[in-house]
Amino acid sequence: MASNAAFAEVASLAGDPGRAGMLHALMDGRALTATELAGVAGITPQTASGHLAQLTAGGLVTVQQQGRHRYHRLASPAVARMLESIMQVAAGSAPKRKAFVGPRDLALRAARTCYDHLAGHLGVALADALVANGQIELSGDAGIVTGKGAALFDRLGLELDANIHKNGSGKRKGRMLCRPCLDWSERRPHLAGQVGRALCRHCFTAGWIKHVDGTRAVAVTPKGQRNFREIFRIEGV
Amino acid sequence: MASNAAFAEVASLAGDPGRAGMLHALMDGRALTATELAGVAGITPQTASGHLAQLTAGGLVTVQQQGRHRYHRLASPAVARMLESIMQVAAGSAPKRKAFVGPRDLALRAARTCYDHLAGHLGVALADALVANGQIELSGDAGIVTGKGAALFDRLGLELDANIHKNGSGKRKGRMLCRPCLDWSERRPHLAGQVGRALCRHCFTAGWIKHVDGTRAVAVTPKGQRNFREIFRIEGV
DNA sequence: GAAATGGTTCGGCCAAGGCCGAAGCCTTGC
DNA sequence: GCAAGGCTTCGGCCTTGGCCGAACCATTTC
Repeated sequence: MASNAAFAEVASLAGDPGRAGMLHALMDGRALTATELAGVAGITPQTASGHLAQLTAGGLVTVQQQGRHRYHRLASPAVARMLESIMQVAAGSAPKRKAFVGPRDLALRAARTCYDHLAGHLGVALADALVANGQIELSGDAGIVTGKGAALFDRLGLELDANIHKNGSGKRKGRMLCRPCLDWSERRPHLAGQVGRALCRHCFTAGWIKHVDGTRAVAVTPKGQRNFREIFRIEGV
Repeated sequence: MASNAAFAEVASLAGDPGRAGMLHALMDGRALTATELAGVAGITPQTASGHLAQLTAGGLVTVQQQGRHRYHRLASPAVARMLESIMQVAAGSAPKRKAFVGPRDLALRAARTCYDHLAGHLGVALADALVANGQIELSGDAGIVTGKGAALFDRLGLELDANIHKNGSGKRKGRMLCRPCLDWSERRPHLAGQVGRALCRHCFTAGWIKHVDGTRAVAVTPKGQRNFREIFRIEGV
């Protein structure tokens, strides 16, 4: 089979601890330099450089030169979804040693970005709240935004494209759909897809949440607390 | 990060050519013996045995003893989705050498099973037809079955569960949703999720398609040709 | 019970590849 | 121009892990 070699190549690229750490760090969608990535992966810059060269050659990562820095980011949403799905399988297969979860892990479990949307306890709570308030409906396969939900998103000023792909001949207005994404820490779905992305962006721009240090973890601001409670009826996130 | 090691382990399990070949073969959802898998992966049985032990230990594969045979299958739909997503990235990153595609590749591109649903040219044509006939609507994130579609599936006798997860307190009738899955050979979406699964099953039980030899490739029977034309208005698959 | 067949375990060989120190390249800043 | 900092390339070390031959175990069949 022709595609088999490429498959193994991609998978093995993600299968090295050093590279896995770097990909993990890139999962929040931001662009990082080789040295930063070396730091999070616990390897020297020259080793990281080699790995990054492989990742870019394999099409998982793209680089962008800027001055004397080279910024690396995930090459596409497809790569992010792939990493997501691997994390899901990994989470399912390793329920071992809950022995010690460090503070960083705790922060990540509370709230984090997952490429372009929110995950962790906050992400799941948000999805739950939208379902409970009748603003979205979720099944295991997909989700749909209800009229109430569309109104809410409109009120918040989210830019959502309700267009649906039509076979040939142009587009047509249709229902807004969203993608559920099983959370590896909570084992419950959170919101991904265009709705998840738009919502996440809005939370940042509105100042409801902000990144912790330079990690994927996010913290809810007092303003966010208030708005999550008033708008979504979420308590104590 | 605690989960990082598990991530790398899972990814590297899929990253070996031998194991990748076996996983690839298991993608149609059937259970195969170690020797059969050794054959498709081009390795000796004892090597395959070792690999399979790793795969089961890693939670990607489950075994089922039956007489002197041990049947191996993918451990969960999550694993299948993971493999799917890796294939997608691999297909995107390796547009090299379209040089020579063997006859087996051609058959796979025409029609194949993808864990529990249909893919390849047939799968995409089916999805296109359903969209064109107004029976489903697809966006990049998700899909929805229209009233017309529900009527069709009902007429075909598909067992579909229209229940939607509600937050707490029981379930509620809702819209039937489905998951689009980007086809790695066609680069266009086909139908996955519960709708894709039910449709695929029906095609087999109704005798519209059948497996070629012992591969993932499927062939359309004359009866299938007729029904695809009459019911879905698909010509010449 | 002996032969056959599917499957696994053991041991040793070997290539692939990760790792880092040292050195070199390139851009920026003084 | 010179120094500093980000990054890569090179060379050599060393572990990891895939691979197969051979022997071993288990189930079925005659």
